[in-house]
Amino acid sequence: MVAWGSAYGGTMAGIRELADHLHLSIGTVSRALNGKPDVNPETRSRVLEAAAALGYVPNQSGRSLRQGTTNAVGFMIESGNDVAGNLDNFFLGVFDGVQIVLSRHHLDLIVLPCSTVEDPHQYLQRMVARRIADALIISATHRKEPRIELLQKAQIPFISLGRSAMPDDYAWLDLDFEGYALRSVDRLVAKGHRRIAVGMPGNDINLGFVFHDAYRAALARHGLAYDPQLVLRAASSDQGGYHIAHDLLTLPDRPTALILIYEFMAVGVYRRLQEEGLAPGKDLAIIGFRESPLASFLTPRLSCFRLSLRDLGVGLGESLLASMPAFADVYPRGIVHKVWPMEFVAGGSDAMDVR
Amino acid sequence: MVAWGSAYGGTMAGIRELADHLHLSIGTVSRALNGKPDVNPETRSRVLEAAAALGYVPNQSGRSLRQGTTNAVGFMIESGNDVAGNLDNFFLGVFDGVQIVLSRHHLDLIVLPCSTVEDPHQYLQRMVARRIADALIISATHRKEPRIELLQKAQIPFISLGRSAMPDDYAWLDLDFEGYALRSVDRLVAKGHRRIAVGMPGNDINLGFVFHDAYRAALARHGLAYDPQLVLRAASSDQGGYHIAHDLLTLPDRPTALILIYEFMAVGVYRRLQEEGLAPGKDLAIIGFRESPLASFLTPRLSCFRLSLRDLGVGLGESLLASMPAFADVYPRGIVHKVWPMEFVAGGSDAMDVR
DNA sequence: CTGAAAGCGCTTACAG
DNA sequence: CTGAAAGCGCTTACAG
Repeated sequence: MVAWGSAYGGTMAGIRELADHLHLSIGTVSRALNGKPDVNPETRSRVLEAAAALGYVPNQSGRSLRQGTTNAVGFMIESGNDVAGNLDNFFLGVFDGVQIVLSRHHLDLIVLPCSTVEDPHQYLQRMVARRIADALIISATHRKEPRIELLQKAQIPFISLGRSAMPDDYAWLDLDFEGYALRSVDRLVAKGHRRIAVGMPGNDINLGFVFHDAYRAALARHGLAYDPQLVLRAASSDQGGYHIAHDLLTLPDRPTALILIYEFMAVGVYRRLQEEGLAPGKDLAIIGFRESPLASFLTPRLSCFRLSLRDLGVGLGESLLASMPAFADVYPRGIVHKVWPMEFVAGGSDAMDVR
Repeated sequence: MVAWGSAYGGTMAGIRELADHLHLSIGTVSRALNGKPDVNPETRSRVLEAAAALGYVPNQSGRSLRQGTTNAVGFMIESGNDVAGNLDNFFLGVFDGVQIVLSRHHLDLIVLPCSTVEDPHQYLQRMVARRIADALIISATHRKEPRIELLQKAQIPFISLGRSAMPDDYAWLDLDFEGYALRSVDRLVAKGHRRIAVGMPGNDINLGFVFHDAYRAALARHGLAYDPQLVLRAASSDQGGYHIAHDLLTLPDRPTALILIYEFMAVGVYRRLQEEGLAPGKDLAIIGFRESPLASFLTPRLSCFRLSLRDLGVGLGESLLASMPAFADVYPRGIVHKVWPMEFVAGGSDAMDVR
């Protein structure tokens, strides 16, 4: 294995070389560099200058070992699950927001992709054991989510992008799946729809349950019966959407509206409808989920909900810092539980009126 | 800042505790754990068992400091650039392949997203200085790419996903943009097209130049004149595609074919054509670039080229390891320069014949 | 205000 | 085969 430090061609020195060069002790150099008080201002500026000139940057392993701190935040994503097709630029936008917050405090964001072939819980356990980050963000939370227990036990500050069905004593941020279901049903009912189907994943991802329960509650509010047949389950992909549309078309007393939990599904729904000579927004009202480039290039445009990924990332970053003892005073929010609002964007896909 | 080690509720011990518990020295425990020879088999199994029981995992900072090794590979991506819309699941697929290779050697993949607000070169410099990984993968390479010089100077093993216009003394893997341009032009010419436009980014990303030069060479091979007006530049997004189509429609002696460097652009092209009552594949032949879910849900289907992201990731991982002294014997490939092949997938978008 | 020393958790020559 | 000791590069009480 290559030892970078020594192999760095002399351009990258350790604190020892820096101290020798300045005829100072490494302790003083360290204090000067880290902005500690009790350092002669003149000494400090000499140190800072020399550090810049020599390209000195402290070795993170040395710091980490001594301080028990990595100055990094980890963001675990799953690179190979069901949701993959949907991840698209979702996470890239969120990362950007998180980094805006972290950079204020000289923390780096490290993304930890859990591959298809590895169990998420085991993967996280390994990352925790490696002490790769001071705090963690997890996503794609399931109803029963052992990773939450793992992180609590390990006493690592963390926040979850997504709730679970577990005791609510951890920090989370989640998209407003209730609001999505409620407002979508309201809108469709107002247009006369009585048979409203939903398309959602068949797995244990928590958001499916939140969405389903809110959908059911919304129906009840309008005095509509809940029909299990109208809950169509498939993979969170365009393929899944295709299957959902296929199943929908075979239902007796065919539904006139469909609410999808992933906008990607809409692509397959459109395709299947077109195969039957049916038109989205005319023969079936469709509401997608999140506004993405996708929404605007489907014809008719997909009705969906808008949110700023960057703002979501900022919220996530700030809420995480609030749970870290070292930053809690700067972000005094306590344990954050926040449902992230979204704004409706009307397209033609649910324009039909069946009154 | 929280010290995980001590706060780990006693469940996660250090090597000291493990050694005490076994009445062994930490040296012996370390050797047993690391599979060194000269350890009594019985002792080794006792150590391994106890480690598993106590949930012991070596502190990575301690190891790194001692060994000068992190056992991690960093993959730098840009979370906010022009290409963002196009990144979609591209990188997620590639990560998966890279991890398959790395996991064989107990190396972890750490993704380093460079945010919109940070200069990529400075960002990489910081990551290098932190010694966050033993080797690095960079992407989105420009024609002039200072990051390559930085990594060479720092003597860090690395591979670039994408070439540059710099001296070719570093390892790279790149998609076959020449083959893409050549085969696309060949195909269109065979169908009678004489005015073939290209849509590409206006920035300094290297792939645009490779593509452009190959396009020009392909035209020459067919005795067709190169017309700078047919090189349409715009952002690598659906919006960019829209602008490209718009510009194309205003050209005198309108081109009959268009080759796009990003498949995402096709969405905007389709939209703009439809606005004019023109049909893709009938009034304008279009070839996208990479096959993605997008290709199949455009109507008509987008003609494009297929590649396995996972295989690409595997190739990337193995080529990187070949450049790392510690693994070069396992992957004896030397410095890899590899153009990644792609397979044509015919759609309806370039079906028209103008002979 | 500065220096000398301890120690973070490991691995690895070196003795025995 | 095992133990004792050095040392990786830092930070931080503790003296002075």
